Amino acid sequence: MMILSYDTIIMKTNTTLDALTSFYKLLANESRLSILLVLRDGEDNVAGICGRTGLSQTLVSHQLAALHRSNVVRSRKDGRRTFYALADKHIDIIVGFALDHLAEKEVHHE
Amino acid sequence: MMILSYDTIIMKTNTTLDALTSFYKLLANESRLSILLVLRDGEDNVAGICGRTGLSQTLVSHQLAALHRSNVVRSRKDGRRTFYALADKHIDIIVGFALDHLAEKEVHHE
DNA sequence: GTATCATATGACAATATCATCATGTGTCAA
DNA sequence: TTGACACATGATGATATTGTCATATGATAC
Repeated sequence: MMILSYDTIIMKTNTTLDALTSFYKLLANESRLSILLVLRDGEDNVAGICGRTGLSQTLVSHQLAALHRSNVVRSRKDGRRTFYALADKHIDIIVGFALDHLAEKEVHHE
Repeated sequence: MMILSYDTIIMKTNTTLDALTSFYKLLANESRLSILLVLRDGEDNVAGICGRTGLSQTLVSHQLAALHRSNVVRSRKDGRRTFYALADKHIDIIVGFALDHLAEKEVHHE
């Protein structure tokens, strides 16, 4: 991983900071994160995701739409069902890394 | 990195999802992210951070306080100055990884 | 066709988050 | 010991986000 300085990051695209913020905003919600964690175990359809997360159908659809708009998940239609999956391995790794980070904190602090 | 299933994650501590959400919420703000990106280049005091980010002193103090409460940054007093730094290498890596993720998206999509 | 299933979407009230203003606290210099 | 400097903090209005309700769409079964 190349380490760019803050100035470089900001100069380069001029929208990177904004994009990064938007990306994290997507992860910064219990419902969406719940959905993403479920999808880490593999593709699933809306009803399945509802079942596993305990969230309402409407909410799941709304949040999946948000995640899809930002290319965090991809969708595939099969008859009247829609199957969703993580868009790429990165998402998986990013979430996994944060989980590790928290697990370690748990050990180090209180 | 160990990959835990959603059910395991939720069962285990019952607060992990919450902790993960809180963690991402901290990153999901342009001002805070701006500060964290500056701190990736190394320790700095409040005035320095204000200068490099262009944010007001009050805002920077508020956001640093939030980041500090959650152990994302650590602080060190020197006279009437307070120096802040990333709490650990994890934060650095997590932010770096997300940046890489976005950079790759840029290439793949439009 | 029509009923039903699976999902999507618009509108909205409740709540949360943001950035600012005004001001407080602690430190150093004269 | 007074004033300026560096930073912290409480309160507040503006704005954004959240989850829900009602309803729409599209596919399958009958």
